[in-house]
Amino acid sequence: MKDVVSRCPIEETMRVLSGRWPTLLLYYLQDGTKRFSELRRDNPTVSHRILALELRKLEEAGIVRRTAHPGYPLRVDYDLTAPGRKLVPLIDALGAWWEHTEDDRINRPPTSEANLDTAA
Amino acid sequence: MKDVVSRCPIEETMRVLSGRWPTLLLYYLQDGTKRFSELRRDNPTVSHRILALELRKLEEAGIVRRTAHPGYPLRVDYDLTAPGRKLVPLIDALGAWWEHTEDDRINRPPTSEANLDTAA
DNA sequence: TGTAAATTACGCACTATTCTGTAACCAAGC
DNA sequence: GCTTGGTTACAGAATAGTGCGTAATTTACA
Repeated sequence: MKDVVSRCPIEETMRVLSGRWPTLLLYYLQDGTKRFSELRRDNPTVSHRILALELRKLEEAGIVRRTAHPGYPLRVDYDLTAPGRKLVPLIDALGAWWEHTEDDRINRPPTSEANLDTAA
Repeated sequence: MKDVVSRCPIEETMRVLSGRWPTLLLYYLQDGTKRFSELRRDNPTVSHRILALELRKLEEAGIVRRTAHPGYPLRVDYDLTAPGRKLVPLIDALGAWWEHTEDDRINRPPTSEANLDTAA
């Protein structure tokens, strides 16, 4: 999703949240500050390159704050900004929607109306 | 985003909604039934193939219902299922979040705490 | 005491995988 | 031969993973 096709805020939001990692990172950052290596441990299948890129994307979107402490070994903290924290319940609502609509989504009922299925 | 890394419903949801088109299609299907060709006119930059694939994905997720009328020329309608309609306000909330947090997201304030920025 | 090794959070180059677009083709009736 | 909604085949673009390098300090060990 390189560029945007509408000026709509929903598309802007999805440009940031699309993909496997952004919402997972939001989830893990809910309970406070985490270091880069902790986030890698939290989701072991993300590569370090992608984790760095995703975190930078979230930082640029103003959802995550990066705090680098000087000195070696390097030490960098990540936590949610105020907007990021406001975003969490909205994401949770999506998860709840998925769970609560499961039956309806799986056994799509004919919902009245002509339902002639896949045409010949 | 081929496979899933956690069993979490949020990730399942994002697997369906990720990308440029799903939320846009949701948006255009809000106001009722649309035909394939109408959806193409609504967002002219989506390719024929991708529109078909995206609609199929949404259909499989139980968000969109496909109704094919027999006869030629072909005629196929798409509209939202009950779960799909429930999803719309959640998506709108994300758009509202983007707009209402804009200032905070752009001019990230130091929010107290040590903010030593990019370390040496 | 001197030196080798580990540590952390990446950046870079390269490869692998996946996604998206283009074009052609199909069906059947008017 | 045009229509509509799709599928397939191929090509090109974008995204993701791998492995190496790096910085300054601590620790490990002889």
